[in-house]
Amino acid sequence: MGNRTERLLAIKNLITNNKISSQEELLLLLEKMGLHFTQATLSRDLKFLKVNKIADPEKGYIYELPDMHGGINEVAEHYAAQGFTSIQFAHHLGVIKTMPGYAPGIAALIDTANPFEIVGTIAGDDTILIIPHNNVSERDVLSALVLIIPELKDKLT
Amino acid sequence: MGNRTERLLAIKNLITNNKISSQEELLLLLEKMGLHFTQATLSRDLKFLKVNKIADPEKGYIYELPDMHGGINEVAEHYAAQGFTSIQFAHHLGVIKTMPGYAPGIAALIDTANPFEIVGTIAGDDTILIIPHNNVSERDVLSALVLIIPELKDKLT
DNA sequence: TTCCCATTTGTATAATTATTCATTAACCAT
DNA sequence: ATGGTTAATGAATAATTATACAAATGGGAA
Repeated sequence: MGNRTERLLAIKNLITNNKISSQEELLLLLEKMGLHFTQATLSRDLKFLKVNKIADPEKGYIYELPDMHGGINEVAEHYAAQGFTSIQFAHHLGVIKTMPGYAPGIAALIDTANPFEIVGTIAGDDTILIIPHNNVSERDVLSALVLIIPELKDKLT
Repeated sequence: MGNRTERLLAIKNLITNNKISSQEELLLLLEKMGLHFTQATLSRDLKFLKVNKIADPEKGYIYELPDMHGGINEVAEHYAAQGFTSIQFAHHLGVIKTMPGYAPGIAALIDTANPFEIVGTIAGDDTILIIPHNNVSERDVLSALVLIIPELKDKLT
């Protein structure tokens, strides 16, 4: 259902952009966005998205998406952004063009992040085929890519 | 107290080497090792160590230490192991010798891992000063380093 | 059109974890 | 030796999360 996909995306965005310390708090934020469902459903969604609950000095605990930490990954992300040339969609599939030799590395980065929007990727030398999940729009895929490689934001406008 | 440090190290090692899905399960494993304390204390320890609880297809949920994922970090860890030459202790401080130019990168890797055994590091070009936490032995520091850079295990024997 | 199956979701509650409050112990200064 | 402070821990329970069970919905096949 489109509803579920919409909900999952909203959850990812809220967790990315806010420090949230409980499912109750997250439910309230989602309701403000017009999304209504129960704590049980949210618990299943967080499990599906493999969200972490981690200690935070400011709020006690906060939720985090997998691989949100900077550090070493920032190097890989920069490399990916450098090699990325363009993305287009055909028949709902995404086709990323890269500079020669960059495709495998960028595909590996996407695979490591394991976003629910993307079922899988196939990489050549300078091309990556992106296979979106059911009910996931082109815009959703682009959002997911920006979460993985923030520097792409400028290139996808 | 020595007890607390011992307990924290045991917790880290158990989580690193086992798939553990609840604090009750972890408590039982610790009791088998001769360490006895309550769930309340364990909860505080997991918070202190910033342990994640993450979804796992096999066990429902498992605990994970920060930065346990492979992927990109394995490259950095290999780089670090390659450049590491030796470690010695003086006045409880650890002094790591590296190949020229490697020290800053290795120190950054240690800092990113943020192990509770180590208060901080100071890196030159081919030397890293390791400042251990109170009540942390030289052996504890070596254990922490092996958790961060597993390939060091052979070099520290 | 009907039936079957799979998936999703809610309700209720079981399971699990986090924290308040109190106690104890260690350390340091006097 | 004593008193004060800080930290650690346990008991109890509050808070939070996960799931069993049932119901509803949608899709596909006959």
